[in-house]
Order: sequence, then structure tokens, then C-alpha cells
Amino acid sequence: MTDSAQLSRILRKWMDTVTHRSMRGWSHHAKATGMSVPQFSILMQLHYRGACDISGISDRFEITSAAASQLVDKLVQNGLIERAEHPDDRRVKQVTLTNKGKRLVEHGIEQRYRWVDELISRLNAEQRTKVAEALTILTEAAREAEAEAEKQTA
Amino acid sequence: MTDSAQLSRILRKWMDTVTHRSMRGWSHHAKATGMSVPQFSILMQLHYRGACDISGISDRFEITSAAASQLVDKLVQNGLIERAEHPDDRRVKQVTLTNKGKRLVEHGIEQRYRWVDELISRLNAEQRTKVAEALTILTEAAREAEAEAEKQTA
DNA sequence: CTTTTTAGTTAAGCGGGCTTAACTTTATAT
DNA sequence: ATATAAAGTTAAGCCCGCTTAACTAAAAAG
Repeated sequence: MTDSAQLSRILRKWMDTVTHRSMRGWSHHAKATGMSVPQFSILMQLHYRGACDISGISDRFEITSAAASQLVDKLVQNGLIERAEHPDDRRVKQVTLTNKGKRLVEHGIEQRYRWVDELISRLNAEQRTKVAEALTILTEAAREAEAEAEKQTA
Repeated sequence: MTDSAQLSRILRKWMDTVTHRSMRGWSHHAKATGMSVPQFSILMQLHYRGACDISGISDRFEITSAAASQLVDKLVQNGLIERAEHPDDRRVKQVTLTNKGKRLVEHGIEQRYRWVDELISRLNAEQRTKVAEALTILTEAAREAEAEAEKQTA
């Protein structure tokens, strides 16, 4: 018997754990590679959501397009991303990760994920099955929630 | 039948989802309350780990004690934290949240947790039971891993 | 009791992110 | 065809976080 208040407590606690872990690893990796957090965030966005234009960046991070343009500039100068004209509308600049940029992001992700594997190694077969099932349920619920939220803003 | 590679994938995906959610909400709330991310991070640390001294802050965020002192200064000026001499060693300054600071942090946490409850509301009774069980397993494993890691550095 | 170490503060200066404002270029509307 | 709007860029200037370096005060070591 699990009521929703109890589950909420458990989920929140887990979320805190993950968030703390991730945030520390994330900003640490940004620093270690000589990048600022905003710069690295842009790489992450490009990795997870694919190419986008300048206004896509300024929207997502809630900064002016001027700021986005300047940040992109620095990343281009470091060879981590590329700017290209959009074929249909020459005003918009399509921003994509270079191979160097991809490698950097993937390396950072890999490092942060080491903790996940460490965690898994502590579970027995039965626990693994249970965890896998539960997380699939949660991820699916999150996906649905996200889809509905996007529909409302659109 | 769940092998560890598959579980790793699922866990990573879920971790990504949580991290993205949290990070956005977190920096958004910092901005909305007129604080910088580093400043808010300090409040979070005080909330989750209790009072600490200046070197505790500089260690955790990997900044010099000068930087920590300056950040603390701004938070004190805004009435969010308090500095007090340690009774046993008058060199060290004990930093604690004021009521105003507590309220600010708790409000931020509450907002970020709204998503969790939204998620739970999408689950039926059976799913809730499964999720609760799995997360308890994971949180416990994480706690153990953390404990071991601390033992090694100590 | 001096010397050294530890905790923290203060000030100067650098670099980064961000904004506003002025501008260029391309697309859309009338 | 002209006016207007939209996407980016550039430059000036502000604030902030951070570091180094010089300093104060308190504790520990000798």
C-alpha cells in the first residue's frame, strides 16, 4: 500500500540525490574543460535536441539574441560548433556541433554516468528487474507530461 | 530478464530527464528572486547540509576562501544568512540561514517539486507501488555508495 | 613567549555574461 | 515598390564571480 504523499516523498528524495550529483559533476566538467556553464549548456542543448538557430538558444536560456550570438561566437572560435545559413531563409543561422564538440559533450556525459553504473553494480538481479520496470514507467509518464505541456504553449 | 547494460540505459535516460528539469527550474528560480546561481547554491547547501563555515563553502564549490567570503557577504546584506563566531574557535565564522533565507529556499524547492506530483498523478495504484519500491532500493544504494566514497577520502 | 599556522577579510583587477542600442541583411505585407 | 518586420551581429557598458596579494586576528607549536 503506497499512498501518493509517501511516493512523493520518496521521489523527491531520489530527485534531490540525482540533481546534486549531476549538478556538481556538470559544472565541474565545464570548468575542467575551460568552459563556462552557459557555454557548456548550449553544447548540451545541441546534443540532446539537435541543431537549432540563435533564437532557439535565446528562447531556451531566456537571454537576448545578442547574448546568444556572443556565446555562440566563442564556441565557434573554439571549434566546438558551426554556424551555417539556413537554405530556405538566409536570415537564420543553423548551429550544429562539430566532431570536437560532440566528443567533448559525450565525454562529459560518460563521466557523469559512471556513478549510475556504480549504483547498478550494487543491485542484485531481482532488484535490477524491479528498478528497470519502475523507471520505464516514470520515464514514460515524464514524456507524456512534457508532450502535453508543449501542446499547451504551442 | 534485465541485464545491466539495459538497466544502465534506462537509468541514464531517467537521470537525464530529472537533471534537465531540475537545472532549468533551479536557475530560473535563482534569477526570478534576483540571485545569482552561485549565491543560490550556497543557500541550498545550507538547507541540505546545515550550518557551515567559510572554508566549508570554499571546499564544496572549489573556490578560494576570499571568493566564499565575498559571496557570503552579499547574502548577509540581503538578510538571507547570518554570520556568527564559533564559540570554541573565534577564528571560524558559522554561517546559517535566516528565516527569510529558509523561506526562499523552501519556496524554490516546492516549485521544482510540483513536477514530481504532476508525474505521480499520472500513475495508477499498481504503478505507484512499483515505483516506490524501486526508488527506495535506488536511494539506499546511492546512500551506501556515498558513505563508502566519504570513507575513502577521509 | 615567540613563531608559525589557520580562518577569514579586504582591495585591485581580470574576464565573462548579459543588456541596450544602433545597424545590416533578408523576408513579408501592403 | 516601398514599408515593415524578423534574425543576427556588433559595440559600449554594467555587474558579478573569481583570483591574487596583503592584511588582521586567533589558535597551536616550539
